[in-house]
Amino acid sequence: MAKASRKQLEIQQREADILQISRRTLLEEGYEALSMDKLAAELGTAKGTLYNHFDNKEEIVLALVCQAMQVRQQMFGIAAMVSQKTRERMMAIGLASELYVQHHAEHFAIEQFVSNSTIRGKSKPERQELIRHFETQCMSSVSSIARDAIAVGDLSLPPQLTVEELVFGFWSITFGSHVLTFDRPALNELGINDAWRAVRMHGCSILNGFNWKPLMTFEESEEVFAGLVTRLKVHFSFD
Amino acid sequence: MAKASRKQLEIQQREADILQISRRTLLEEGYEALSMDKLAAELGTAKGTLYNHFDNKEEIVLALVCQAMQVRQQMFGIAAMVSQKTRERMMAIGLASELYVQHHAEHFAIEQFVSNSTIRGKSKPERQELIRHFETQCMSSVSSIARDAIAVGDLSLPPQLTVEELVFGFWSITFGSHVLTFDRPALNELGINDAWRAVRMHGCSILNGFNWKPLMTFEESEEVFAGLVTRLKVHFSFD
DNA sequence: ACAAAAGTTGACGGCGCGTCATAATTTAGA
DNA sequence: TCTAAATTATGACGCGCCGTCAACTTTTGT
Repeated sequence: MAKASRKQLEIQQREADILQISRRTLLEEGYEALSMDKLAAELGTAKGTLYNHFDNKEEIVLALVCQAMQVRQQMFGIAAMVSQKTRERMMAIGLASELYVQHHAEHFAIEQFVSNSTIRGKSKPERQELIRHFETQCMSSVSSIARDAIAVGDLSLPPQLTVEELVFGFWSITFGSHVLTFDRPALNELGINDAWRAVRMHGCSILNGFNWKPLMTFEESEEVFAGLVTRLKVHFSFD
Repeated sequence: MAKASRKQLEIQQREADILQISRRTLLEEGYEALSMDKLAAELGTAKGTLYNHFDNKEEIVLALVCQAMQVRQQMFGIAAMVSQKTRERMMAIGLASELYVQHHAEHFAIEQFVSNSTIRGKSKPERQELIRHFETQCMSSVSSIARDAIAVGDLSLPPQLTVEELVFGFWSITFGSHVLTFDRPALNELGINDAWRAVRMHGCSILNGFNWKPLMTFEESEEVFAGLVTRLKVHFSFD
């Protein structure tokens, strides 16, 4: 029995090692540098053993993507509960995404591989499903807040607009700005000194534009953000 | 002389053929299917000849990216001139981007390879420069409008926000939503029926939020968009 | 103790990129 | 027009990588 679990643990540990080494390689040397031969060598096993754990190279990358998405999803879940007021909860989600990119840059960087159709196309349906699950989960964290807001009377949708379409706008600006910020290091040499703050202000405009109460000026909004940030950091054990 | 130019033209024509075949392959069969051997075979030349035109495979892809970005840049330039009113010009840029994705999907799809660091990393500095040029050009098409708006009195920036940071927000939401719309075909099965309209509404909120005059309701905004769309389509020779 | 099951190994086939010596073609000058 | 130099074209080759598989080793269950 002790021996049985020893082998099990060895295999489990190796899987973790594979992911860890792969993550390090991806982050430090890029996708091209991730080779199954080198990975096996670094792991100290034969290449064939890798294929007992993962069907192909892309599956390893997507396993890492899933880990990353899970971290994001958990942060979203916490952020959605950080306040009673619907507008603050909405802002907290944006903040959570910001903190995710800043404090879990390694996960965010790897998360981007999900857009690579070459990689996504080689994965098992089961993994695809898991990825969709995390995405849906994040999406519904946000749309629940919007639905609560409607129920409470903080928000009423314009005609012909669904909750999901409302959320889509926030998703777009958050996703877009974070990808741009991450990919383009020379952004501040272009007049963009504080992209994070700029996006928060745009978000404030959108919330006001849809008449999400209580309406706020940019200044008031920044104060609320400041309060949320300290509360969230406690929950996320940052700093 | 006639013969000299005949050879020149042959080479020039071949370069166009390489790009054309590569584009078709990328769009129809994906990045994996683009192989130098197959490309040479399809072109009817030896593989070595390809390398007289492009240093490596990635350079071919990035040449296509540049073609795509040029089309976008030209559309932005035209859109920026479609009206006298600064707010309408701003809306026209968003619309141009929308029309670009819809009517030049083949270019938009290929444009996304610019985010692939594997590909971007293998290109010549000169090509990187060209890409940055197109990007800057698009950016400045937009920031010029914002500067005009400030000069005319249609807009006054909040303290601590640069023109570029203002533009960054629009860039983010447009880029983000278009990438999401393009990559996730199942978006409408998720409650998002008209992502385009949703994003236009968000844009309207942002413009209002920054007090960009004349302020508009969503309904008024949609009417203006309708007018702009017909004018732009004429300029772009669509429909 | 021993047989079946589970896990490991690394050589191998196949493919793709980019090179380079060689061959073919074009250009330019007499 | 003829020839030598320059330009362009060719495809076999080296290298590296992925994923497989038959042979081998370890673990499990009886």
